[in-house]
Amino acid sequence: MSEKTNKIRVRFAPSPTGFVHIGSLRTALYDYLLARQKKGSFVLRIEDTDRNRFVEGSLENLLIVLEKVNLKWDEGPFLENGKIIEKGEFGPYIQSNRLDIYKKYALELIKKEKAYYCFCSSERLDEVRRIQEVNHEPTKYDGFCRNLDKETISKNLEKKLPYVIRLAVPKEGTTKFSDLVRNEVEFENKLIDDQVLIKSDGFPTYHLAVVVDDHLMQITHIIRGEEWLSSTPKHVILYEAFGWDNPQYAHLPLILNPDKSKLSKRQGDVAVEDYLKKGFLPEALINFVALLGWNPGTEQEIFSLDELVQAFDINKIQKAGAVFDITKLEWMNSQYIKKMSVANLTAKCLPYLVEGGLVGKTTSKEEQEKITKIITVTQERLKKLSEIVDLTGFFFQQPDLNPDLLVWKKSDKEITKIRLERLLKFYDTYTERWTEKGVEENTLKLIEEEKLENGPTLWPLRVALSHLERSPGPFQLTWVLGKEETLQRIQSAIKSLS
RNA sequence: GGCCCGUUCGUCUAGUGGUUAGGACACCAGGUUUUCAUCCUGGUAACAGGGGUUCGAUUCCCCUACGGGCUACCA
Repeated sequence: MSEKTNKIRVRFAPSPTGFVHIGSLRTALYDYLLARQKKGSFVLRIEDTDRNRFVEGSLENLLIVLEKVNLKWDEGPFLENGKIIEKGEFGPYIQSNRLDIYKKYALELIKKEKAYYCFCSSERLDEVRRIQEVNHEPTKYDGFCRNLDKETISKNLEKKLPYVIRLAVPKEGTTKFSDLVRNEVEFENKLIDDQVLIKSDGFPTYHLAVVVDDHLMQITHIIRGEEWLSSTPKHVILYEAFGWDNPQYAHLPLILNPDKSKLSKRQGDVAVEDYLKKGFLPEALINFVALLGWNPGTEQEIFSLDELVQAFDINKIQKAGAVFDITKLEWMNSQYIKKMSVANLTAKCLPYLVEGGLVGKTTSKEEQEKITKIITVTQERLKKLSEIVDLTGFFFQQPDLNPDLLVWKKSDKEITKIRLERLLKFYDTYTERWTEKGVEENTLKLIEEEKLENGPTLWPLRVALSHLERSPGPFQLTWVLGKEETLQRIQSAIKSLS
């Protein structure tokens, strides 16, 4: 075993059962923040002791997602050239590669009489539970195998009867522990189940594996969801059975659906991948999730990762669950989008435009310029990247025009047509450079001089160029479209009026 | 059912034994504007209820209610 350090060591220990849950993202974030702030280590450990729930490819996916959101870990599995390799002196970091370790420690517990073999069939266990339920008793193992004599045990073992190893929980007294979020928590031992430590397939349960690994890996702080709070006494008992010191616990409040139940699929997306796919920026997602259940006590709401590292305080974690409010996430995401450079935003939007069939995989220089302009005039309207397709489709392909839409609310068809014809002629003979500001100033001057009025002139212009009820302003459109396209679109709008 | 945890605007939250209970999102109104969005200004809106303790409780204690989690050879 490595020498004991005083360094803070935290671990993120997900199960590779599919996607990365939003709640896991926050747990990983808090782990990361604590480790970085205290100059400690952030360990990634994979808890794959349930072979039935393992999903092919989910480990790779997990590593990719963590990388995308920029939470860098110091030890654990890493993806290099498509292959998973482990780094760090406390490995292996994938629990299925540590089976012999758990077995050894389980046997040690048996020797100390802190654990015992159990040969009960699942049928018997079901029956016991059924009776307990009928009698309104707490459902737990009845201790049938707890005092089996040595002879029976070795005979059963020889006969290769299937068995599990159970923790011998003290029958009296209480188990208490201190939690960084919830302070002192206490449980009565007689209500704690004789937890299975080693399953009949030889794999450890979470409870054994987590305790052994956290100890061996010298984890100092366990940050995890509140759903683990009621299993913690079992872990405390295990630490005591081994004669080890407990780490510090911090049980995070749950992230909730709008109806306050534990955040789940069904009521919206829970996978980090899904949010990323929709065009929520990793920085925004991190920022948002950081503030679910924690805040620094100041009025600052926008934080970079580094700022979070500075501001984080594990003692300020909230006790109550937090509803995941997608609307606020969208607002926050839009704040990040507004701060991006156009070049960066364009690069991020391009894949969506390609996927939406608006632009091809390869683009000419002219197309690129046009796309840049489109992004420029759309940036402030964007809440998430995926919206770019709906918001900008008309630049590429005009939807059908409803001629009535061309007419401003306080105008009529006749005037509309005259105004458009005037603009057509004006732009046709326009000789100055075709810039947004220039066209705007000159057009407004024309309107002023000829008393055309803004509403009856500019509304039809904008609709002629966009065919939409809502769109960027007319001079943003003339700028993006360029002179030729502008003339064409005005012309065809005039045609639709006759 | 049992055990555990929780409860400040609709949502995320700040806050204190004496505050006009603060901010943000959302919402509403006004301004800017040709539309929408942005932006600016303003507004509505909360201490779950009941008992204590106290000169005084949103704040401390108890009870109730409500919500949630756990109750597997899943994590």
